[in-house]
Amino acid sequence: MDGEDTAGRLIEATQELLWERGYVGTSPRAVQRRAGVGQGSMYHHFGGKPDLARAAVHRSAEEMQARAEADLSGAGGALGRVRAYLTRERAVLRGCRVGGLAQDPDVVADPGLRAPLQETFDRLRARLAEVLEEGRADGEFRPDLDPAGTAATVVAVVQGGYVLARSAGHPGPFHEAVDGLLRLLDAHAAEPDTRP
Amino acid sequence: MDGEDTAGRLIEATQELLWERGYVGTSPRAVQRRAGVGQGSMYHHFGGKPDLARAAVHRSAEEMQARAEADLSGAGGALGRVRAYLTRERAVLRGCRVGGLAQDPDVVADPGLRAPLQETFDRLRARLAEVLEEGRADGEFRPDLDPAGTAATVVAVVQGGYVLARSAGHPGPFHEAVDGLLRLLDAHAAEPDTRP
DNA sequence: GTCTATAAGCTGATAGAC
DNA sequence: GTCTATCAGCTTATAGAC
Repeated sequence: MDGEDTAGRLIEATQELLWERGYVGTSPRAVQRRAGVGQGSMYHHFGGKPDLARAAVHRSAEEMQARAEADLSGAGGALGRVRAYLTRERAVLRGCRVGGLAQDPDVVADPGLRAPLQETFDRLRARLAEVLEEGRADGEFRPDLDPAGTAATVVAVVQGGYVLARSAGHPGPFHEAVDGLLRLLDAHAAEPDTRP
Repeated sequence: MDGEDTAGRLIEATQELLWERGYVGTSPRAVQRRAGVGQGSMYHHFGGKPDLARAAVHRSAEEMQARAEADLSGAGGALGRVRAYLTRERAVLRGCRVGGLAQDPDVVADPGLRAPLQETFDRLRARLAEVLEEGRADGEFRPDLDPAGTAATVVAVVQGGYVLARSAGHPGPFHEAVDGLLRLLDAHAAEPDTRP
């Protein structure tokens, strides 16, 4: 419960380094330095690098799920909540602290490390599909909307938007991809969009 | 021109390792071993790891652009060609050999390494936008289609699809995301889709 | 719990012989 | 062009004192 305890500081430092440098690029030594914790102390609390990373990835996954849930359970209609999720302020050039790890071969090869990624995106897609299905049932979307497929598309656009933005060196392509998707979704609204 | 020369083998080996392990995870030593080339030989042909990586990333980017251009300049209408690009057979779980590098901090920090990524995605988006604009001009798409935004969305779905598939450990989410996007694009076709 | 050795192996390179 | 030293520093621990 104490955010200032040694194990907690180690996990936080690992979360930051995994976000910045990935799993391969993060050494126990760098974690110790950032956490201000000695070698022996780290190995007392955690079994090693994979063990430490599992704890950090698990926490990052929980935090990401909580943020998404906040957007998707807010006020407004289905499209409004999906729009809230898509247009939430993000540190675009930093990428996704969960999705970014999927690029790492050592992460996808370790079931304990990959599981939080899988769970996060499975739940996010399922929750988005629920919201979209609500919108269809309410007549907000056309009846031919595919909730599950569209949900996967929404999540992919965000993750792919990060890739395009980091490749470009600026956040522009992320926002273009999101705006393009929102226009496609607008066109799927039951009533033709007549905004100026 | 000879694909069996030392420099060529080094570049090929580097392309493979960058795809599998990323930039941070790829050592000159591993490249030498895979290419069957000695230490001194490698440093004779290339200045070091960044130099070698620049050559390899440049070639991978060219190859990716050529494949995309083949799909987008094929036969058929605009939607058909976009569909051909999106549904081309891919080694989904391996990820994109260009986009995957965008996760690496050392790649985005080195202008010579990031440039091929930026160019690849800029050109791909521009070419897709052209195709979509053609489709709109021909009356294949509704007049309110946004070619540039939609192009960014298409590229993002592919890149994000890789992230979701690798996180899940199977290609399913990639195909769900692509199918979801194709349904949204179908709905943007000028004539209502009435297929069974 | 935390500290300081200690260690075998890898990293990214340079130097000079052949 | 290619080869074999050689190198300082990092990686990922383990061992045992405090």
